[in-house]
Amino acid sequence: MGHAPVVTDVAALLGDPSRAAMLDALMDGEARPAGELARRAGVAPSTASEHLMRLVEGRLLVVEPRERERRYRLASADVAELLEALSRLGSEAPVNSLRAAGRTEALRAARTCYDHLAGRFGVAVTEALVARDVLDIRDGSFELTDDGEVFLVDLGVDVAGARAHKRVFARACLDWSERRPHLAGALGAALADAALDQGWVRRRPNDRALRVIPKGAAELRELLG
Amino acid sequence: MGHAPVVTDVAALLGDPSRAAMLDALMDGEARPAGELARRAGVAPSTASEHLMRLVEGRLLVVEPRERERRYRLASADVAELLEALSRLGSEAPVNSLRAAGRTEALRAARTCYDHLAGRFGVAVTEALVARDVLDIRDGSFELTDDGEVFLVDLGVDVAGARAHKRVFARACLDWSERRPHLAGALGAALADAALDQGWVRRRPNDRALRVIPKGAAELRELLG
DNA sequence: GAAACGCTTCGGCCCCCGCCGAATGTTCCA
DNA sequence: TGGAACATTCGGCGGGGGCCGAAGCGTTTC
Repeated sequence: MGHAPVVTDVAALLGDPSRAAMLDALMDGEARPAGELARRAGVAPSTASEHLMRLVEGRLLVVEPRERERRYRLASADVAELLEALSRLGSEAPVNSLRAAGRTEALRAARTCYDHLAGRFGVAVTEALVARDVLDIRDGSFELTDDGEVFLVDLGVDVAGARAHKRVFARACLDWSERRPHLAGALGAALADAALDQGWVRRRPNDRALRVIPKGAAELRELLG
Repeated sequence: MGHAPVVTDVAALLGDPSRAAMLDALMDGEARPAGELARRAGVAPSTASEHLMRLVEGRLLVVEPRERERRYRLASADVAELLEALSRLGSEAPVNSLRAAGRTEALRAARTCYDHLAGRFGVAVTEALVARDVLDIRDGSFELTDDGEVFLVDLGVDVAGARAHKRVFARACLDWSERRPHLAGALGAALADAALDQGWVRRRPNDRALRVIPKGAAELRELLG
């Protein structure tokens, strides 16, 4: 009757700080070698190797053997969503250190959630698109209108490419810091690509946080009315 | 760095079987006394009490003091949703019983994984096919090239028959012992059939393990270059 | 009151598992 | 053909935490 055993397997994997740090480092959807993940988690390479093995066996990560190294990445967008869901539930936790607070604030402002935009920026863009009738919100999901498709293509979003993907086209992802939905799915990823291409935002190195470029943001605000 | 610490706190709570069983018993939204939850989880009342305290501190449960007892219930629907999300991700994993597979050398060497080749042999064949450009690896999935189709047909693989199936044609299956992908799906099954037909490997009775026939392996190695 | 019930706290046991360093493979580069 | 870079396996250590039984405290019932 219960699905408890299935839950524990996955949750136990996520319950270790080192493993969670590795997963967090992979939340941008990139593939990273084991050594870098060990460094980020602050453990010895041998320790990281064991953790990565378990994460792969638990189907949370996939491994891509390279020439001399092995690169790990999140197994799917589902994993990223799960981590977001966990963050949402745990985000009431207090922040003690000032440095950590700064990082948190940067993440709250703008970040990538796996491969799409999140944080205040991501939610704002999504809501602007809804207000402009580019997106229809339909019981927890998004739908792209005909006019909206034209609009997004003008914005430089590869809508056709997004449609070609097998994954869900446009879905809602509940933002853990804003507690409001932002655009996810293939279209969300395409929008994020456009945002980076057009220079509205830039990636910060070694971080999921995004830097919002003032000029780009102003231009975007203009376009979105 | 991201929100990893927040994730671990919640996930660690869910990662324990006893706690998960208690949460599972509360998934209907009802409030239940500690004693009943202890019984359901199969632990002593004292043990359950500690778990329940931690779950309340972690804001996953709320407690309602009654006259003589204390009733616990899920703190919110978010908790239930999170448990559902975890189950969904956990149940995606193929039944592929890691534990029951044992650690016998025979299984590591060569075996069937459902209906396709796995173990060192399965991975080696797959990687040889990739190296020979028979298969293209495309973000965790395989694609059969035009030249590759000719090659496999020459090898005795019923590619047309595999295409006729409704199931996924060529997919990657992560090898539990090698931790590298091997070919699965309809094409993987057809390849395994060919391997048995041509005598490269033979089934062991009452076992998933395969015996690699030296002559067959040599012949195969010749063909694969 | 005293006994029964429900839950929690405390002390102690033990196993799991996260951690490291050293050794081993594998691949690439002089 | 060595050596360097990268990753993994192995052996062993140590701490955290899950577990129980006994004891403590509040409430209900006789």
